[in-house]
Amino acid sequence: MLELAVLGLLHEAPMHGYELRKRLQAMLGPFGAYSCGTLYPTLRRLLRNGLLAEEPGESGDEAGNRRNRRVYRLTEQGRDRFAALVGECDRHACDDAAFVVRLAFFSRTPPECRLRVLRARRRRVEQRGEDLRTALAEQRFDEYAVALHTLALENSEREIRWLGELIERERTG
Amino acid sequence: MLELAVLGLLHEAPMHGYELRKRLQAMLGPFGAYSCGTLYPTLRRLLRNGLLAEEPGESGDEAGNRRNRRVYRLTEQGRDRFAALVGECDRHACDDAAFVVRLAFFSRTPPECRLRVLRARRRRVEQRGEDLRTALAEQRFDEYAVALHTLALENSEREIRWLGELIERERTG
DNA sequence: TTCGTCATGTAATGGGTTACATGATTAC
DNA sequence: GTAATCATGTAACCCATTACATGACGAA
Repeated sequence: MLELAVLGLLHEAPMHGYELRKRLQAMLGPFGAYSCGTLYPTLRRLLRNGLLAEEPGESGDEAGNRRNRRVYRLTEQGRDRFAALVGECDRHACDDAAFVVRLAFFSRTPPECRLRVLRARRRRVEQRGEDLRTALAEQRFDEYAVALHTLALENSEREIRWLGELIERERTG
Repeated sequence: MLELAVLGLLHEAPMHGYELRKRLQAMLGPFGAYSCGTLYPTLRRLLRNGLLAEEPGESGDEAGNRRNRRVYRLTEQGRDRFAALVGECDRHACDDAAFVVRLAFFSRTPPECRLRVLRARRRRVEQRGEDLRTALAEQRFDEYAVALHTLALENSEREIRWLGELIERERTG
């Protein structure tokens, strides 16, 4: 999750950790609100694994920028990894949070990939909707459980329509 | 989360782990789908801490029930703990998953507690809605990010109305 | 000079997962 | 007898959090 988001953001331009954190939060709202204790170790790990590289500049006394920052950029390997991650369609990749992050970087995703991801998500939400419907029909819930399931079912149906529009827009260009 | 759900289910009747797991899944859908590796150690922990007790029966050769099950029941301490947990209103208690579980056990929650929880959740969702609105207004998002934020905003507004109805129903009885 | 925010990091902990192992019971 | 499901558990790991520590820099 965080890995995908970091690679996605660095796809545009090199950045340091703190800025990544703010951009993430602005871009993904609560889905992208990672704490320092998560972000920084992740960056070091990606660096170790060769997906990121550290920009050398910054410590020189060039125009005002000699803060003690570490500026990271994406390597070729990192670019490949991003391409692989963003196109995944397995169960995990269709979770709420994971799907949101994928969608946020859709403009850097090849079109056929986008369609696959959208359709996989739709199947997932449809399944959830069916489960909710049968639960409502079979179980004898109290009023609160009924209210809960009803809201969730409406949300599912709304998202399915929303996905349908996105898919249609993809297909017509 | 799981702790609350377990205490809530055992509030009704003693049960063994496997049954708890199925009931959880039926009751809470994906929110209650805990794996064995989570559930069983949690039960042992609650037992150690005195919130649960093991029913002695079951190993005797009474009417067909001599499986190697461990049947748990709620102790007084466990009852108190459940009452404390279910009424919590802090940040965590208003998370999607946590709120769903609380609501699922609302029939075992005192009325004034229910109102507090519902209102806290509404404040939380309202805040989220505002954040989404300002993000949509300020940021220059690509079409996918706009679609994402729009759906999330509509969901927030729907849930706020839904919460309003529940709150009204509570107040009028 | 002090305060806020920028900036990076560590340590302990939490709360869950997967994969695996084991064995009893039921249904065919 | 064999397969499915019931039933419990362990070990290793993952991804995140909180709380804390440190220090540079800019503005009041």
